[in-house]
Amino acid sequence: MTHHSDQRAYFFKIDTTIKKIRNALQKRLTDSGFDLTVDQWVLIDHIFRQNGISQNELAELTFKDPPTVTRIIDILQKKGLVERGLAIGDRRKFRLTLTDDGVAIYHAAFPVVAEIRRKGWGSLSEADYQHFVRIMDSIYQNFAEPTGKKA
Amino acid sequence: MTHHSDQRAYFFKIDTTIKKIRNALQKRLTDSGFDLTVDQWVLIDHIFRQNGISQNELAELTFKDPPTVTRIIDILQKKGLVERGLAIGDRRKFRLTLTDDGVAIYHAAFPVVAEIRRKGWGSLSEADYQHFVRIMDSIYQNFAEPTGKKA
DNA sequence: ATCCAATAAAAGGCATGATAATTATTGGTC
DNA sequence: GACCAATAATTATCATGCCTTTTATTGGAT
Repeated sequence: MTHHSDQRAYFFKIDTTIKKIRNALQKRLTDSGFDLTVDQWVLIDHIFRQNGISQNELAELTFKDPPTVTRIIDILQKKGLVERGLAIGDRRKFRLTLTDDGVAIYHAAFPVVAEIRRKGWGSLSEADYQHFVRIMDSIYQNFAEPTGKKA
Repeated sequence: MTHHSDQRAYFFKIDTTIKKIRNALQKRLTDSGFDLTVDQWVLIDHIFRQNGISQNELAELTFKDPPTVTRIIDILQKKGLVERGLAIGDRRKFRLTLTDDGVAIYHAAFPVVAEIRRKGWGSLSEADYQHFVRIMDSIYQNFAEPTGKKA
């Protein structure tokens, strides 16, 4: 039972780090004149890359809850950046697409987001990235339910 | 300009991992019969270890905002787990202490929290922990404001 | 003693995360 | 073709994160 130099702290460290990243990105977006939250950006980014996606699919991809997606889409729709089109063949679903304004915002905000991403990663190496992914995935998997039933 | 195998994903990965940890811990607390959220636990833990701490000090230590601490303390006070005592020499401050019930809850919940922590870290090594800390701290520091003025 | 900037906490507003309950629709089954 | 479990989305509720404004108090300057 090696007691990992205060291994207790990993939750806290991840929590403070993600807050820092969020705050930095939010500040950068706001300072650049974008009326967007980080999560609103995340949805715009996904809709751009998967035009016509439904809300539940979007929820699954972004690891958000359906109610959260509903609310954020409401806001984005009010801002005129996203449209809820009817899906063909299933009247329960919506086909989410970006409006022209939404596409414009996407292209304008992308470089800003990319810059913050680069700034955060800084001079960390490719090897660091592989460590990072391995450790995060490992923690995630350690909490994953044993999927007894496969399809 | 090595393009780090989709280095873009680190925000997303940290975000999903911390959500997973939070959800696992919350579920474990609830299933064990504790009427506590993760953040309420975090404050109880800190008050236990720093008896008499003030709300702002608590906010700083936990990286939460003062308004957030006010609200969580309100809840913990209503639950009878925390008391707001008057600080000596400064009537603006409160001296936060756990009630007897609060102390009992602390001792009862601690092993549960520790178990989840161990489960999450799993078989990751001490070397992994050092990589983890180095990478997280590095990202954090990359966003830290250059503190031009040192006291 | 008086005024004033700074501090501790609270209050109000908006956005998100999570859960539970509800509505509309779908696809099967009998 | 009526019944019913499953699905997509919404609504409601509570807790948290962050920001701004306000109140009470403090300590120092004049």
